[in-house]
Amino acid sequence: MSVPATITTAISYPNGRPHIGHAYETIATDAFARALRMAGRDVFFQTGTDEHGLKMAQTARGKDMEPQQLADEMSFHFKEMNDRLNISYDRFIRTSEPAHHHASQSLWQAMEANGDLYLGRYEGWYSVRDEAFYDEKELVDGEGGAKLSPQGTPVEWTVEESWFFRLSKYQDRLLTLYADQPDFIRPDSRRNEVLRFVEGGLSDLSISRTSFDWGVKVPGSDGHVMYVWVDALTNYITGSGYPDDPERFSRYWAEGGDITHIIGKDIVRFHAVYWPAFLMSAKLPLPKQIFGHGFLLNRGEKMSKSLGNVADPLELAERFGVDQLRYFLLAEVTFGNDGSYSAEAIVQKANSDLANSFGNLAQRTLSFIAKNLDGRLPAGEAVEVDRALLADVLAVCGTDVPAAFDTLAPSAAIEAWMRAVFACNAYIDAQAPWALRKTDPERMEAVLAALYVAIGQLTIAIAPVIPSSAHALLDQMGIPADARTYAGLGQDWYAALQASGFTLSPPRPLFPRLEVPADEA
RNA sequence: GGCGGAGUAGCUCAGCUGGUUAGAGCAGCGGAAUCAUAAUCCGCGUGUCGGGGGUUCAAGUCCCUCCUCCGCUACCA
Repeated sequence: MSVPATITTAISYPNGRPHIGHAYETIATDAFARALRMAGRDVFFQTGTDEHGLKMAQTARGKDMEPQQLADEMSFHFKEMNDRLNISYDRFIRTSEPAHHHASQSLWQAMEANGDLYLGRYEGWYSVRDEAFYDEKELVDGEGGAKLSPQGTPVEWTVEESWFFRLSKYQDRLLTLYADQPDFIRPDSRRNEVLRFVEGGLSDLSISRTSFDWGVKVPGSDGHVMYVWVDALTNYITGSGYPDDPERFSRYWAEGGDITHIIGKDIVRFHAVYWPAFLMSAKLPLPKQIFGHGFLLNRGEKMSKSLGNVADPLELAERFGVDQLRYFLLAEVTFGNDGSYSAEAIVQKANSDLANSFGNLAQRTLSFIAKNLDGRLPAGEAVEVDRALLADVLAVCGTDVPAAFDTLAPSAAIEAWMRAVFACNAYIDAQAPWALRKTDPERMEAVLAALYVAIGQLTIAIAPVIPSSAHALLDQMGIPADARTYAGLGQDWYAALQASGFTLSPPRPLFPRLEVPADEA
């Protein structure tokens, strides 16, 4: 009875190596996917690379390579990053895959069958860098009388025969969609922008190119390849089984299904306007939600190659730890807003939350049990304060945290979680089992037992954020796999574990205290 | 230019449809404790809630205006 859920990142354009922004989106989506699985959902989580288009072809030519060769090489870096960051994707899709070409062509033909495609002519000033046409009026003068796009990139006069998609026809249906499904676009600020854009009227969209051939061939129209966005957006349904696996497709891309696209705020329009219009045209189900997250800033500055402040996610993971990096990004940045990172901020957050508050709570409790009970799980009747603590922790871990993940608010999930961690530290200090050891060993055991349960629940609850550390601790604590869900964490796994005669071995600190690198202090 | 968002403690931010002495985390200061990764716990904030004006018995919370920052969009032909 597990309800399917499909969640995706945008596919990355691999004409350069992955940077921290790619890692951020993937990490966030991974946490959501893991939380969904822990809620008992049948999850399909897809990420991948978007490999077609003129920019890839040109980059390849500049390196004296075939586009496919460049795509193979660069895509590998993205996949490697995901693996290194412990991303639990079910499918890493590449748009150069034959299956994807086939899906894109099927979608094309479905739109064509609906009468939404027509052959026209596109001419104008084209910027390769922006992959966009501009009006004469929009151009600015560069040095030496050169024409430049409003973004300052070079443009050249281009005339192309082009296929067009009747986007204009879908204005009303899109507006109806946004009205009927207020959460279709989140956060609200992005929704408003899209609303205004669509209300302002839609022009038909040029969706094929003849100036290069690195792309998906337009069926029955020699010389045309699809506009990269048609092909790129299609990746979502390719992975869900379109068009040749109807059984799979009806599971992961069903009408009214739970389909979420996590994307950057810069590509909201493609996802919230073009994509649903394509799907409507092809008479296919629509996603449930498009979430446009913010950008990461380096110490408040926009990252750019020219500034040389583009962070390599693997280097950060290497220096601070994968889970520390994941935790920082999800805790510190309100999902949907821009966020800032720096070495000091990562170190400070990881130390105060993970090492000092949570890691130390586990360490002080478990090592106390290992030392004073020889690792035997404590027994003892819970009294009022113990029950109060456990009720508190359970409410946070079993209800608040999953609810926050459900609304794609990881920082809120972590905030709630930290409150429960604080409550446990306050509890252990107030109960002082180290004092009870001499005066009331029975009471001491009851306190330790409550803490053991609480720590187990806390660890399960935070697992989507810091999967590797969490599972290592759960293994250490002997907590069985079936307890590691949002429903299971509240079950009485403790009694069974105790009855099994499980013995706790002396623990080692989970999160080392990090130092601020001298060169960045 | 239009539309929208933001400007709250040193830092990062909560504050829903206006209502008791404006909150949290981090940092800082003081104390306690010593089981633990010198980690933890307790206590401590006279903040012009961007400036000004207004509505109201009452405004961070509504209205007007100005300043600053950001996003989307348009145009200057």
